[in-house]
Amino acid sequence: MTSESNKINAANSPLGFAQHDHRTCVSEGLTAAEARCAADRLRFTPVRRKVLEILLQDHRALGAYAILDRLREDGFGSQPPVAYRALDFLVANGLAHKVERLNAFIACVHPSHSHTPAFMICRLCDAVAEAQSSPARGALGDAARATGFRIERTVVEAEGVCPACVDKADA
Amino acid sequence: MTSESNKINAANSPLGFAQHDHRTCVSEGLTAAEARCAADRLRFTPVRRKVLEILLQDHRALGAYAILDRLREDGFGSQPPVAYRALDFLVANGLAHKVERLNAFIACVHPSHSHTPAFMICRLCDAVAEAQSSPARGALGDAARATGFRIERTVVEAEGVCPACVDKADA
DNA sequence: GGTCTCCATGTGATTGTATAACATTACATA
DNA sequence: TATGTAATGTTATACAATCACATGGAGACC
Repeated sequence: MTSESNKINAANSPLGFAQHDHRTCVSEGLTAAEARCAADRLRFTPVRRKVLEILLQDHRALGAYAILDRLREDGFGSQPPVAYRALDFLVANGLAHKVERLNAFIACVHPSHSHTPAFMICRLCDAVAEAQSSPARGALGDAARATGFRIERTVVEAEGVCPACVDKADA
Repeated sequence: MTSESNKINAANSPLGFAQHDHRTCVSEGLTAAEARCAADRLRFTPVRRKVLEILLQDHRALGAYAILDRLREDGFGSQPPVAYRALDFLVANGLAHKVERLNAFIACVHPSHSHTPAFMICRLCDAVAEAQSSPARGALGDAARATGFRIERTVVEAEGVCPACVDKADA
C-alpha cells in the first residue's frame, strides 16, 4: 500500500463515484442491517455492528488489520479472529463484501436484496464503487454450460481509474 | 491450504475440465514461451523458465510458497522475492495468470494472443479452468461508462463445482 | 427461577502471502 | 575493458488468514 497522501478523504467521497451527502450513510446502513437481522433472526452483536459501522465510514475497502486497529481503539478484542469472524458474518449475510483483488472488505451499498456484486477499483485513490454484474449471462456462462461447470458464486472486479482521478490526470 | 487427499492428480487432469494427453503440455508451453520471449526481446531466464515449467505441470493454481519449495529442490534461490519476481514477469507478459480468489498462480493456456481471462474454480478438487470473458461488454461496462470509470483490467472468476465433481456428488 | 446448551467472544500462537531494502552478479554494448 | 542496466540473491518485516482452546452470556427448556 502506498502512502495515504494522495488518497481521497472519507467524508463526501464518491459513492459509485458520485458525490453524495455522506452523513446519513452510516446511520442508514446500520438501521438497514438491524432490520435485516431482526427479520432473519440473526444476532447483530456489538462487534458485528461496530465492524459494519467502521466499513460504512469509508466507501473504500479496508484490510482486516486496519479494522482490527479500530476495534482495539474502541475496547473490543484485538486479535485477528475477532475481526475475521465479524467479517465472515457480514459477508455471509450480504451486509459486506470482500474485494478479492485487494484482500479487503467493504460495506454493501444495497444489502436489502441478494445480488451479484461487481466492483470498480481506482488504482490511484483506492476508491471502490459497487455495481451490478451478471457474468453467468455472458461468455463465462457459455463456457460453464459447455463444460458442465456449476457456477455457485462469481467474482467480478475491474481495476482502472475513477472519474475524479481521470480529471486530475488530464489537468 | 487443506490436505491434498481429495484433490485430483496432476497427470491427466482436466484441462478446461476436458481429459487430454498431459505429456505435451509442459514442452509445448515452454516452447511457446520461448518463441514469445524471443519475438518480444524478453529474457526467458532459468528461474522464469523453471517457474513456468512448475506451473505447466498442473492445471491448477499454485501458491507462491509451493512454487518456492520446488525452486529450492532444484537449486534456485528460495526466498520469496525470487518466486514473486518470476511470477510478476510471467503475469506481466501473459504467460501466467494470478487467480485472485486463491492468491495463487496458473500457467496461461493460450499465451499467444492477449486476452481477458476468466476462471472457473472447483471448490471440491481445486481444479481451475481458463475461459474467455468480456465483462466490459455487459452490465459492468455499462456502469463504468455511466460513471466515467476507465477500466484497465478485469478479474472474472467463478467458484463452483467442476463436471467431474458434480458426477461424483450425484453418484 | 435454575441449568443446560449453543453460540459468540476473547487470547495466544502459527501459517501463509507479499513486499521493502539493499548487495551482488550477469549481460549487452559502447 | 569499462559502464549501465536488468536480474538474482539475502535478510527482515508487514499484512492476511487460520488453528486451538478458554470463557461467558442469551435463550430454550424443565
